[in-house]
Amino acid sequence: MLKREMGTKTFTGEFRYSIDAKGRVNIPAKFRKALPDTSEDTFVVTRGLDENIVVYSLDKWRQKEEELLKLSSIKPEHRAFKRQATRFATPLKFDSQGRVAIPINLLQNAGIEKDVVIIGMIDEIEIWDPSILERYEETEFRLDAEDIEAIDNYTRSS
Amino acid sequence: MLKREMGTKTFTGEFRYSIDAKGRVNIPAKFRKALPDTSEDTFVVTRGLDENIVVYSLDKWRQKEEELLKLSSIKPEHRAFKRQATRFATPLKFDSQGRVAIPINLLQNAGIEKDVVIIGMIDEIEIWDPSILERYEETEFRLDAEDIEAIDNYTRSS
DNA sequence: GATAATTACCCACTATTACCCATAAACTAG
DNA sequence: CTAGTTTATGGGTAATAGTGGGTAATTATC
Repeated sequence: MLKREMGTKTFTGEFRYSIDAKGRVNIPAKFRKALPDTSEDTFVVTRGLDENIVVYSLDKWRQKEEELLKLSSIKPEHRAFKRQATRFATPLKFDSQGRVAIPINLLQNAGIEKDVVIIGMIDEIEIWDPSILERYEETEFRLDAEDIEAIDNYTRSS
Repeated sequence: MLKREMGTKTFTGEFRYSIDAKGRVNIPAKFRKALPDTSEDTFVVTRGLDENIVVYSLDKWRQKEEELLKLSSIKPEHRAFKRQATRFATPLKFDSQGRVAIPINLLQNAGIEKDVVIIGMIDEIEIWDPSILERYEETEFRLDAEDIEAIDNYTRSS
């Protein structure tokens, strides 16, 4: 049987799950399959800039580490940046059923209690509390025509 | 049986412990496992540049020693720097339960009494007093959008 | 050199986590 | 439609992590 499951190695789509009594959350099978072998069944979860949790593949995280290691250990603002970036990062290997146990402090920070929405963001994944996501959609996420034009220019220029 | 437990050999995440009656602090199991064999169950603790304690793997410390040896023994400021970096460095082997006894002067300098926050910083570890860390977060560490962008560019360019 | 203080080395208990097996629902292939 | 497979979810059990404390060995003090 040939793996016809080629195609997308990126994370796309939206999924809804709930956290079980032991604090485990399922990672969509689609996303697990999109993980490169070098990521060793491991995702790295951390705080997002919004009220959510961000998930990277282990590969992607290693890349980020490389960058952070270039920072000066003398400059206070560099240390602060590095600290902020690594402090909440936790590598998680998913179990044989495809679940991970997300640290409580991350769940709390994202306001997650039971249900979650998992969103594919191409090279990373976001985990949201459903009602908080809804609130963001109604306010923070609103983009006007100007915003969109600015973004369009940005992607074309670089 | 080969340890296939590869994954991340770096220090990440945040942990909270307290110092027991005998002055011992736990080192997160995750960090102990991340130690290379050549570090012989030993961490080197020393003063941080912030009001905290910094912990290196024995390997990493040896590297730092190499660098310090390159300094001139004639130039006063080189001697001062070398002295400052070495004076408080103490190698500590953790016991069978994974704890180390940190020298009192380091604890005092970091304002640590009972509770500690241990933060993984990729290639080193920081130990903080919880309330001091909090204070730093609110003041010294505050990075505005400009700072962040500057640092981000820094890591990408080099 | 005797005694006190400190440190190193064990052993024990509890909560948490890792690892395994089970089941129901959803999906795929023929 | 049906049988086999995969996915999502639940739960049992063994191993590990974190914590406390006892005692012998070492070091310091007088």
